[in-house]
Amino acid sequence: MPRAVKAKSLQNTRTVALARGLVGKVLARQRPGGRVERHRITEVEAYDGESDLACHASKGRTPRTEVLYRPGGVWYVYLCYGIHEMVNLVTGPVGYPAAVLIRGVEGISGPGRLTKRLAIGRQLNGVAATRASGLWVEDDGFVVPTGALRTGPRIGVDYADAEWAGKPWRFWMKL
DNA sequence: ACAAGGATACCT
DNA sequence: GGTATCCTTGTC
Repeated sequence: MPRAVKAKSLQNTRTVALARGLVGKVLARQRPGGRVERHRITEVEAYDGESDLACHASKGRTPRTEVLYRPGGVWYVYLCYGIHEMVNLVTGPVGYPAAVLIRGVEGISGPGRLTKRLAIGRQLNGVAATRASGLWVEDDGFVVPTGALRTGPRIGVDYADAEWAGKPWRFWMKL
């Protein structure tokens, strides 16, 4: 029986380790009719603190990034390139801006496609990642097979300083 | 290879 | 009030 991942477990500062652990977990989405869809998370990226130049909060607290400073366990959804919504799970204790970008789930690759297919938009920005909100994370006991977990640099962050753009904070599993 | 597309942040 | 930039995608 799958169990929801508790917000409390997202409120520590080990965001990179948290991101790695989210690969293989389940993204659950309640549809308007009440039906629940479950998608296994295959690819994520960690964004960790104001010192991380690829993190939106590297420029400090703004109306957009305010959500990142909240205690872990809420969604951060923003618009990129004017077209695509990106969904992140906020992590860290209150006052520490960090999040995990969900880049892909099984059968859907690409963060923009993912949000489109699951009808995730900015209406979920700042909303708690609980079953009641309609979008949450579950652990169904699945274990990523040994050797299937891959690590590499994050995508689309070349604008950041090479030191940060090169950090191996993208995690995915080879299916 | 590249345009589309709109919010955001940072100027003047 | 103007402009550069952005955690992308589909079509060229």
